[in-house]
Amino acid sequence: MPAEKFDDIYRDLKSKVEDETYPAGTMLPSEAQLTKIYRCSRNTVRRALAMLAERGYTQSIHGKGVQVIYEPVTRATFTVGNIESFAESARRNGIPVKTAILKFTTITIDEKAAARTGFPVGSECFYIQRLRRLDGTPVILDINVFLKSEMPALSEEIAEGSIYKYLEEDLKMQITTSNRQITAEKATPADSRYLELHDLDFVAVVTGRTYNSKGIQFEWTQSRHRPDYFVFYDTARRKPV
Amino acid sequence: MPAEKFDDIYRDLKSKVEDETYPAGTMLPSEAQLTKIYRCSRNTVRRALAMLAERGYTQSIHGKGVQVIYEPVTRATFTVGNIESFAESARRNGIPVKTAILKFTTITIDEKAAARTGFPVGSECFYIQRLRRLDGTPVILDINVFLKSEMPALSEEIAEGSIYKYLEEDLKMQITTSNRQITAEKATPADSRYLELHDLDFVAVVTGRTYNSKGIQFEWTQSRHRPDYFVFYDTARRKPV
DNA sequence: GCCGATTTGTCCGTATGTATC
DNA sequence: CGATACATACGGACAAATCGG
Repeated sequence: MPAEKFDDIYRDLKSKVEDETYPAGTMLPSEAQLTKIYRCSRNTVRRALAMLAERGYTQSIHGKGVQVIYEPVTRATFTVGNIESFAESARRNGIPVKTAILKFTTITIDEKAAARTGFPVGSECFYIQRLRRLDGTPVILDINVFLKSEMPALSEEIAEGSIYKYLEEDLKMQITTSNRQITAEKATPADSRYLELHDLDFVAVVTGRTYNSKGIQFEWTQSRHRPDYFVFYDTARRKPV
Repeated sequence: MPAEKFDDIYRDLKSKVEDETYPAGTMLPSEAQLTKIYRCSRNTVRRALAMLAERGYTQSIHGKGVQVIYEPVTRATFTVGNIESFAESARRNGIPVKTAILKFTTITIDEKAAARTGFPVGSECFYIQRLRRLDGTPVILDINVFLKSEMPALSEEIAEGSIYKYLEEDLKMQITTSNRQITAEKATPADSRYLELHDLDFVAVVTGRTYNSKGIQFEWTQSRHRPDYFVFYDTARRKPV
């Protein structure tokens, strides 16, 4: 990866917003100034600014400038936002993580499963259930269905760590898009037992399909979260419907 | 609105994906072909394609083409995805909607409220609680705090309909960015009573701040949803961290 | 209220790199 | 290897919004 210019600029500006070099409420330097700072064309600056705005860090105001609207997050919780695996997110937060495998089998997709997961009928898949613990506390019950043809050698040992890391680093698979749904659901007996819900009887559920750079949907996943450890962040912009 | 080119192209492609003129799994015409179809530059086509990908309709595959990955949604639920007011969303789904005002007062922001809502200490605000019914069923308990200086004439009559419609059409305010958090929480007594939760005892909560085109945060809002009527859709892309 | 400077928004044409087939 | 397709980057032109004088 050669490190693209727009991405460097984006990351630099993002860090300067996060560490409050550019505090919330203030204006970033103008596009013209930024082209001088980063020695690049205005289009490249604009691309970095578009990414900041997309992710809720800034807001461009026509004729005025680019305003910082980012507010640092205070809650000490496990956040879901980008496509980020559990292991990655935990490491980023500096929290020790442990994964227990509850089930590891192969299945063949029937019609009902096809409608649910998006895999074609007859596909051979791995079916994996895992319990993720954060600093000892069980927080997510993970159900993954992976398309076997994309990763024939997946094993329990790999599943104990980060499957995403295996796919990207060892198989050189490039993970790109993910469509997800978030719902709140009544806890199942399995939820209660594994997540140690006690008096709580509901979970936050993230269900999604993931695609790789070949355009193949290789994963269907459902993560059932302990509600007291779940926050999902989102930024929306109104104009382009 | 002059109808920008990239937006026209985006909407046209989006509708052709939704009505399966370009079915899921197939490739869109190449960028070069699209420049001929829409008689515009490649940059403009690429901007429309970037919007499609951002919203989960397509995925670009380097050296191959742009693949359609959109799957039409079948579930008949109330969806949250863009900045869309309750009234707008309901109308879009063709469902009759009724709003009851539970509380309508003005408050002055103290330190505690400032930390929570993001408004400066001392701001004069409207505090509104509303119960939204979909086809007779209570589905959302809405709490809004609006900055009074941005909408001095807001009234109960307006709040019974769509406040967003009032802000945009009458006050010509342009609503742009919104940062939101989604959590699942134990139901409060008020939740249970108003949302008629019966045996359910939890709600899906969407909390957020909304900004207008002047860069002013004019709203803090919390929507407490009946879980059986709540789905949140999201698309994430991995590459740009 | 108007004018001019500044700033963001839209669009174009072109060049070069890189992945796929 | 060549043709095709997407990715990055540059520079320029004009429009539209904001703000100060």
